[in-house]
Amino acid sequence: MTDWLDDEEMAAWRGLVDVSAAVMGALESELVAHHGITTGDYGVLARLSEAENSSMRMCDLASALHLSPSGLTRRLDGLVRRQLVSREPSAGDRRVMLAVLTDEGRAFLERIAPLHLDGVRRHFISQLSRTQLRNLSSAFRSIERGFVLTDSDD
Amino acid sequence: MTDWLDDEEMAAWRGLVDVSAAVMGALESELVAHHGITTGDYGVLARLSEAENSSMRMCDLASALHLSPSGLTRRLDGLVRRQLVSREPSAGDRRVMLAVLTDEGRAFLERIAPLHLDGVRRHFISQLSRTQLRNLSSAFRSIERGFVLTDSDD
DNA sequence: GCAAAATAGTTGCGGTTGCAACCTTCTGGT
DNA sequence: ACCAGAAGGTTGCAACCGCAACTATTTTGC
Repeated sequence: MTDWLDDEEMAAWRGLVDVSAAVMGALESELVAHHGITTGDYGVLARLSEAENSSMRMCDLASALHLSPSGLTRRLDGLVRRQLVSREPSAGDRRVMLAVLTDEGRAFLERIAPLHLDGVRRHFISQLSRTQLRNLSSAFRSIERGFVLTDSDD
Repeated sequence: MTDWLDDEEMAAWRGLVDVSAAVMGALESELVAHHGITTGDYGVLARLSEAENSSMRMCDLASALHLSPSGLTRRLDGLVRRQLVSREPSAGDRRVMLAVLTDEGRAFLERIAPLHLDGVRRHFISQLSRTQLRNLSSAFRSIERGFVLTDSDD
């Protein structure tokens, strides 16, 4: 029978939960207060800006953002209404809809990205030494590796 | 002018976002599928079980769970309806409402805790060496320290 | 070739969350 | 003692999210 987590295990687990909530919450507040955009919307713009032709298929974008298909559809509705993103049918596959970053969207992103990056540095990166940063990445990679090998769980 | 994150910084940042989403999502799915309870409800029961007299003030519980006051009120409504938790006025301060774990609540928690702990081990802890676990805790502590020192941001 | 299954996306619906407004109770300054 | 302000909790409201159901297109099996 599985027993309780020991102190080190508990500290790491609670740390993950608390730190991710605190950092993401702080970034959300700052982004909303200063530029009236949520981190969810920011994430869409940022991902599209990194993609080939500033466009991605809806399903790929959804999984990159940890969002359900319906969630992304509604989120994109808002961004399209604000003319930051446009929808375009794909040439090769008529099922797919491409989300495309508009010129206004790119301009907007480039205007607000510095604030967001500053927040990531201030709340997260600048609190860590280079060694800690590398250790953190290594630990995260180990965990992600565990997921791709055992994604047939229920 | 703040410029982009370098590769190591980006890996650590994306790692935090992706790992916390993946681990918490997996635990949520397993808990709902096997026992019909969300991680939010589980968190309430777990926190109460660790507290003095199995009870906590609403506001303390809310901040421990990263939840707004109204969010906790509604969440508690469901748990009270299922008789896993009860509300009791505090003796000393008549503004305060205490959330108290009932006997049924404790029994239920003790029945489902092994599954949840197993999930935490399987998806998170067992993927890491003891050294990685300690490094992770140390990094998280550094980040939390940065928050308590600068919580007067906007 | 064509029917069955898989894939992409949208919509209806219910549940969850946070913010603002509100009421009650406590605390502190005078 | 009293009044202003802070603190604890709940409710109305709107936004968000995921699941299930549905349509449309593509791929697969025979």
